[in-house]
Amino acid sequence: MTGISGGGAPTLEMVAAHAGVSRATVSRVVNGSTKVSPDVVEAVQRSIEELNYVPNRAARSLASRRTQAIALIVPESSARVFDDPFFAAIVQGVAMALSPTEYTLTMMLESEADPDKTRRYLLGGNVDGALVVSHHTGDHSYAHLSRSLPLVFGGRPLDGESTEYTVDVDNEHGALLGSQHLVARGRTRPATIAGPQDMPPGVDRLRGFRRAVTDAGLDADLVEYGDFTPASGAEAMRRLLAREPGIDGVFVANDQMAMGAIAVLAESGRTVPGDVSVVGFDDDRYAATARPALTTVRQPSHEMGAEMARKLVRLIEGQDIEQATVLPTELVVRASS
Amino acid sequence: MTGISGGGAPTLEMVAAHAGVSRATVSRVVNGSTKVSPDVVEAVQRSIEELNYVPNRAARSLASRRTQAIALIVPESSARVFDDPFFAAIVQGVAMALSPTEYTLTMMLESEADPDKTRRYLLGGNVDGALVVSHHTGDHSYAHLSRSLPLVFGGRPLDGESTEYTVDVDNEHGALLGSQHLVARGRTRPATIAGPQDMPPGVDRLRGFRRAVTDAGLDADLVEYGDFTPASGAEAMRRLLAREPGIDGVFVANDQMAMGAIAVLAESGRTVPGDVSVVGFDDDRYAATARPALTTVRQPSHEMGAEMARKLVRLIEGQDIEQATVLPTELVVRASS
DNA sequence: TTGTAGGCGTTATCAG
DNA sequence: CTGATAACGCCTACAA
Repeated sequence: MTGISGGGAPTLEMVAAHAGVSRATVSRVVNGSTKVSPDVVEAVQRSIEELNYVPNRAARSLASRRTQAIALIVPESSARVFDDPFFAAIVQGVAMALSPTEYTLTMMLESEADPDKTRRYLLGGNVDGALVVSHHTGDHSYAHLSRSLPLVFGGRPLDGESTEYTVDVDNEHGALLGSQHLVARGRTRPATIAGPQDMPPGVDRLRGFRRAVTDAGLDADLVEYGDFTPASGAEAMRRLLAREPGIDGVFVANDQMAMGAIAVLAESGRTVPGDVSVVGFDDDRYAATARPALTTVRQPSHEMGAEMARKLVRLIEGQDIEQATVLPTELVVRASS
Repeated sequence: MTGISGGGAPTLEMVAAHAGVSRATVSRVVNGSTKVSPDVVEAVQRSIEELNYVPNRAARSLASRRTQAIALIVPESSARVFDDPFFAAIVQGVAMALSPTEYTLTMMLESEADPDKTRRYLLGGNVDGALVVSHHTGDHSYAHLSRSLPLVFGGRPLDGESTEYTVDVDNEHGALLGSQHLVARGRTRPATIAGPQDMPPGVDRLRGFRRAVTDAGLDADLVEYGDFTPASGAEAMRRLLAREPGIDGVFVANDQMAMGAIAVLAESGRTVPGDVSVVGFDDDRYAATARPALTTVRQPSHEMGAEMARKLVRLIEGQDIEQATVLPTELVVRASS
């Protein structure tokens, strides 16, 4: 009980009364305007403290036409988005980058039932901008929205050029590094387990492999596909072995599939890296303790999320930013190669 | 251009004008009031369609004093929250359960820099309720907030009783099942790699192990601790082996540590399950394709998130709900035991 | 069933 | 530097 009212949360008006100034002044103090005399600032702050005042966001955004919120749009279709350590890392990166700012993170799973819901939400002035994680799907169907709303995409679009703001990982170069490493290890019959070809990372990593192998004067014909799950990696490895038992190296488009592949290799009586060298991609949390420890290409997933967030914030605040930023990858050599 | 105004998003007022009714009526239609004549409803809906009207959330919540938003509070301290497949699954469960509702999900990482930020946010009327994932930390320090805000906790508090609403997994019983399975397999020198004892799941799973083993008339002295990461599992296994080379079974408090443990077992020349049976906990996505495939206790992480969300929504809407719900676990027998 | 009018808590525009 | 005074877009008695 403050004596003024017993009700709910204290309002700016109550603070004004308490401090003996106008609402406008309190607002100025709250928003850090410099044009307020020091003593008034202090008095107001004391009142705020005393009343435990917290500005009401709804009122604020109604009046200011800004929400201080950004949305993270994720394709629900792949219901396993969160199973994917890569995606999880992105979310974390975004959240951490936003943590010290005034922006709030709203997660939006695309509703398959009502696919338009997301669009309406974005257009309804609920957020100041949005992050679209299209890394896996390459789906830039939200692109047209960027005329009405600041948007930053994770991953390049599936079909070539775009004028959108994007943050991506250098998948092709990473794959190149990983595959060259196989060659450097003296492998002459390298194969690859590629990702889905309707996802940019799947396409780019396969391209990197092909380039490395053909550049070395070897055949790049041993290609099988998986869907980034351990099980699919195992199956792809079986198909590969059936096609060419003499395989002596395999570049796998992600660590999860690599784990599956290694299991099959062992099952077949082959040793890793004795008979076959294996290189993965991601450097997920299992890679280092796998048996054998997995040689892999590390991608900065966490950093990707953080960079997307930073970029969006700058975009919202009218600063100029480069259109596409590509984050580097790095080869991590361990025991499997 | 509608002819009315060239500006930004259409407002309720514009719809009213377009449809030739009052704002109040449009509001009623938008909010699904039954007391509007069918033809008017239709006319208004047509106008909404035509103008592409989307209600402004800020205005709505300012007027209605509800935000249609709920927060998911996660402890940033464990910066690796998202690395944890269990946690990731929870987030997904929450998001999916909320997807068909009108509620929006706001993710809040607790800021270590400004720990009070979260509290202020919650109290600032920014959300209608909050979910607190304390599964790992057992931290119910937000409990006192439940007087001012509907709150649902994931995981029981570390210290015994609480009057909060919680959703938890039956960790102890799951551990009991997993450990009994070891005994049923004829193992007489079972050990366990437990989780941190400042986390309820760590405590509960260890208790389950102890109960199973002592009930079978065996010694429950072989206990080492890890922090749920693969690396810590490996280390704990080494310590265990150093203490008692004759170990023939090990119940590990989660799959990630189990993977680490299996690697060490193999390294030491032991076969799994020939020499040592291994049982994990979680049934994460690597379990099935691990080598050997991991016998483990499946916990419904995804369902836990979904249940938390459903519970909170019911709480917010004034329906009555049971205080604590405990989700069952299930033993999944595979090759490692 | 429909319309009128006031208010939700802030910000922003102007004077002073 | 400070204070009135409109908006901001919607909801909700209350009246008709």
